[in-house]
Amino acid sequence: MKATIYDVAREAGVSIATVSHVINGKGKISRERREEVLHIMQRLNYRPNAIASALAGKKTYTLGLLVPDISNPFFAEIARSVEDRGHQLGYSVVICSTDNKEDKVKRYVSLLKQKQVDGVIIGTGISHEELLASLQDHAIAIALIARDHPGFGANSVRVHDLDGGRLAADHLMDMGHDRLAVLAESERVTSSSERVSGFVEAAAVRGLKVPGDRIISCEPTIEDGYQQAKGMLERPDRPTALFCCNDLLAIGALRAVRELGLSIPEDCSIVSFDDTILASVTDPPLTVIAQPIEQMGRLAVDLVVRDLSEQGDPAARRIVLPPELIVRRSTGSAPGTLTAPCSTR
Amino acid sequence: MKATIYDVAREAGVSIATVSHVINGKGKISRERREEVLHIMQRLNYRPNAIASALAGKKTYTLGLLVPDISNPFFAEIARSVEDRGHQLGYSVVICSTDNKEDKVKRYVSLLKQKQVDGVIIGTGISHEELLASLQDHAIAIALIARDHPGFGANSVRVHDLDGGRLAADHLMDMGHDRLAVLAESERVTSSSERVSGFVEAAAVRGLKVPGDRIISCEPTIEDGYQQAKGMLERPDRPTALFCCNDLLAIGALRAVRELGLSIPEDCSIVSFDDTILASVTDPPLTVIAQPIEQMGRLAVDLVVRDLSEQGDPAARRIVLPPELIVRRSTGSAPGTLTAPCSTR
DNA sequence: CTGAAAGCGCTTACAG
DNA sequence: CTGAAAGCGCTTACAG
Repeated sequence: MKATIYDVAREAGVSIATVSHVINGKGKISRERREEVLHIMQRLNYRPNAIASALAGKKTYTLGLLVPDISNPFFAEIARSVEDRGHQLGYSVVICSTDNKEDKVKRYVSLLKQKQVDGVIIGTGISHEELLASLQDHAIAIALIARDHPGFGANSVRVHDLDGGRLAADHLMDMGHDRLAVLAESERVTSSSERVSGFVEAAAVRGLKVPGDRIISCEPTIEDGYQQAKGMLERPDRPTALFCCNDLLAIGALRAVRELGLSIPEDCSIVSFDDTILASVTDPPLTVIAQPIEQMGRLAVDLVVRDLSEQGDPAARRIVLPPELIVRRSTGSAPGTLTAPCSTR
Repeated sequence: MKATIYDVAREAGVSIATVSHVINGKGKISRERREEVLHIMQRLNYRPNAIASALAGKKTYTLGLLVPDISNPFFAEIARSVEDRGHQLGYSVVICSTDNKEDKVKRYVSLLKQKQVDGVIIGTGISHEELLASLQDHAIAIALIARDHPGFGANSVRVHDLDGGRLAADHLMDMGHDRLAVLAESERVTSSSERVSGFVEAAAVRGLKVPGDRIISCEPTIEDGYQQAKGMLERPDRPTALFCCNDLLAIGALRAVRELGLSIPEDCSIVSFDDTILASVTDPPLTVIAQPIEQMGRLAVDLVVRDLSEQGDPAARRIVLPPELIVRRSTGSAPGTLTAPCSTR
């Protein structure tokens, strides 16, 4: 049978309060007593029951991670960094794939409350602020990751999407492209619409216009990226460069370009966004605006844990990280341009 | 403040035992009382505290998922199916990425015990049976996934690796290949060595020998797949077909073939194993021996939950699922062969 | 420095 | 059909 605090107390000839104190390093315990107790704990292979200690007033040391889909490489990579940082700090993480469905989000949130998680990291769309607020009411710390909810006082960590869009446009224009098109996600996804804005704005700065009908909303899947890219490329006056708001769309686009018998980047350049493992595995590997995924996961955990340690609710922090352009082989000079090919890294 | 069972009992004018009974559908409660209580619970927005009920003797409804790395697409996909099935059945899942490191495995196992998870699904290498046994001692149900530990009485779900290797070899030989080579994982990974055995055996059946020096052990990374494939292809009398024991290795091999200026499948065919999203995203997409990932995750959860519901420990079940050959475009007739190209699906 | 006691929010025999 | 009471394994004032 598993040893309890009573067993340890009895063997050591002390009260359970004393054992508890040595476990938690609280109160003053004489050195000999402490060593004695520690020794017994070891002998009995005693591990405090986390359930009991949570009920008695300590934390559960569990975090929820809400994402659309853990099997999507972007979120899988986020999960890994959240898990690692959490584990370092003593927290376990429970995965919750919501498919961005309102009802799944609700079910998971309700479950996380019942399980009394200490905090939740949210990478999925949450349309109703009430949900977020209900978490906070339960004294559950939250941090949004790769999302933001402007106007709502919550921690968040994201990349500077606007700058990301700008980087993409500048890179393409530097290589002589002037017929640009964009594969975006739904306009409701703010990160995506920011990327598009940055892209359009940077183009405008150089006197280039990206017509509204060259900015397409897609489902964030390879299949829809393929379909929409195909439609786009079959138009007369087809674009020479495509900016795709995530790796899945870019892969779809890659396929479409190929299927039309065009080559990349000679006939059409593609810039992607995210830089998951997928981006480096395609042929050609994708030039991409990279999100600092590892860092984002780590910081999101840190924000949550900070809220847990400080008393009162500290003001929410919003962290915005710079995106990085990584040039691989899916972009090159515009057809008919003399620009030297960009060096790869 | 969050409502407790006491609040509900007071409002309803009954004892907490009665409230507990209606929550759990136990005992006989008159219909009116039940409805009254249910109504109050709703009005107070009452949700039972899962921590308390776990401590009082119920389950924690939490499962641990031990994998080498959640950001590896194979395990991310496994995680998704485990999560979905778990959620359906009322369980949450905690992720544990071990990097196959003995000490990380130990830490996580110890943590899962402290948190009193009901079961754990193990997709990571466990060298010491004691660890497994210690889990079972704590009345924690276990199921191995995509692994097996022959001789140890544990549930397991895996694909028929031997048959998978055979399928790969037959497919290649059907297309006229006779200079075969293999990129394997470490020999300690039984799933990989089974795949190799099946491959070698099927070749032998048709009088073909796969020399030992054409079976290379690799780290399961793209990089090492690349390195080893390159070495292999630079040998005189280079193979016309490569069997890679997972998608990562196959991607590395793809890269190596390309870099040597050879084309796929004209100069060299590649058969991969697993069929994660990566396999369909490369160019050309990979012909692969697919594991039924979704099914494996689901069944692993079912095995664990079955152990939890039955009393006594039911005999361990070992489920072996058939692999499936999915022909894509990384395989074709051997150079100089007249065999018609295989139809794709 | 140490311990007795109350309490966390439930479940489950048991008695009536 | 319903309730009083004990107990799950801890933590934390509080008293000494």
